[in-house]
Amino acid sequence: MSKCEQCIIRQFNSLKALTKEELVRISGCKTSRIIKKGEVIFEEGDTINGVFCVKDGVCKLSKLSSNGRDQIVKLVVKGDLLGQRSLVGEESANLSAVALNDMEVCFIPKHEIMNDLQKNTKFTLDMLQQMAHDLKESDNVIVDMAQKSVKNRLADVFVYISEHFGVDDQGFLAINLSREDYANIVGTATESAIRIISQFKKEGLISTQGKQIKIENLQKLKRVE
Amino acid sequence: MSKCEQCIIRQFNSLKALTKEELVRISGCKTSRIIKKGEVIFEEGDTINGVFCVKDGVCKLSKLSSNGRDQIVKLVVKGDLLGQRSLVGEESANLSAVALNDMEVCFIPKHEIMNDLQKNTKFTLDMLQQMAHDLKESDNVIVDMAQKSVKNRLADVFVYISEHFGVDDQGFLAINLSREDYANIVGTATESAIRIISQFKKEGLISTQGKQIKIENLQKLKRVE
DNA sequence: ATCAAAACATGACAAAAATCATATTTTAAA
DNA sequence: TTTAAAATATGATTTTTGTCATGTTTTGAT
Repeated sequence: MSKCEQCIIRQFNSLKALTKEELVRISGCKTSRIIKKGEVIFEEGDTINGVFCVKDGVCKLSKLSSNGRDQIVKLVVKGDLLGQRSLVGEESANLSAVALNDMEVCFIPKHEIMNDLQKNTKFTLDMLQQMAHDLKESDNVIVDMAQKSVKNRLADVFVYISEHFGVDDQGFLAINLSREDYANIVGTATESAIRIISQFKKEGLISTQGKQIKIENLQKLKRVE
Repeated sequence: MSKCEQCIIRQFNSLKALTKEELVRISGCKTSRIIKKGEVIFEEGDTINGVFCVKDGVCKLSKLSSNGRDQIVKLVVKGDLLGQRSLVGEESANLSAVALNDMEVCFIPKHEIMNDLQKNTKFTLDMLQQMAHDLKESDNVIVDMAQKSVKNRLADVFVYISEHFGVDDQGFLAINLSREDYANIVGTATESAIRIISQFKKEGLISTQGKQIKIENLQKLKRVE
């Protein structure tokens, strides 16, 4: 099994603040795992007892609303940590995590990393920084959800995905979400999302091939209201 | 000026994790301030350089959306810290803070408290815990914003306020928000908020006197969809 | 390759919410 | 206390979004 202290992924998250010795120790107790597309990593209410370090792939974090619909709150990508909140406090998971494509993750048990959280201030401060950033992002999402139209939000999602995940060799968005996933990100009915996608196609903002989406006019997409 | 080490307010926030010595030092450099209703504490984009400890009163944290409307993201109350995020990272404020009634706050300069953040792990962990909690709350707000109707969200706000701020001796909600504030919390047009308030009155869920609101049927209010 | 299930697409209609107009009431300043 | 401004209220209308129905395409298992 590969070793944490040699893993370049940790450069992208708070684990970079750990010392070599700490990494060696964690390396010894972590478990690596392949997760297939569509597989559930954990569910709302589960007790997680550790963090996942995402080595490859993407997953969605979502929560079931009282109206029976799933709301996707965040996309977690290669380099991110998953389930940090399980480290602070004893609460169970507030969100469900489901793989959007094949993933490779490492799981680090809580009891191993809690030591570092209590002794390595650099690590704790880095986590604090990360959470502060996430909190800011969340606040911005709240504002967008409350104030922007569904059409605007969906356009934003396409822009966001193209900028954060890039495109494949044919120019299609590098991750493929279902129309239902798109609807669950912007918080609308699946039919509404499909309808807006059709409209965007007619207006030349995007094109599609099957479920794949290609951005044809990024500037116009950014100006959708 | 009153002393932090004797102030009971700190029991409600992360400052409780500081030692007596740290508190004495902070007490020596903090400034106390009275803020009048409607006064701006800081604005989006401001550099804050410290945290406010709210000794009394309530303020709203809001952000101006691209459509020109203000979205209230959070209500900050007695006992809360305000502007924690300024402590981690150098970013300017993401939200504006405006007093909803007369307030009393203490301001602790960043450079004074940063020491503690780097040396007192208990304090840092407590802040981490607080942020983790805020993050969870934010995620829940996102879900509600995306999935619940305006009517449902407004009903939730009345329930939330009655449960977090209580009522005065005549039974009216203890904090008085304008109809516009209510609209800016749930993310709707002011007219829509007013219309729903009228409807709630007709249905006997609430009653009003001027801008004051009294909850008449909490159970029904909780069942609004 | 075949076939059923899932995902995508679109029309018709209903419901929710925004917008614009216009009173009325309340509040705060002169 | 008067009075103008701000906040509240409500009607009429339009726009946005959701729901239900139904057909088509795509996908994945056999």
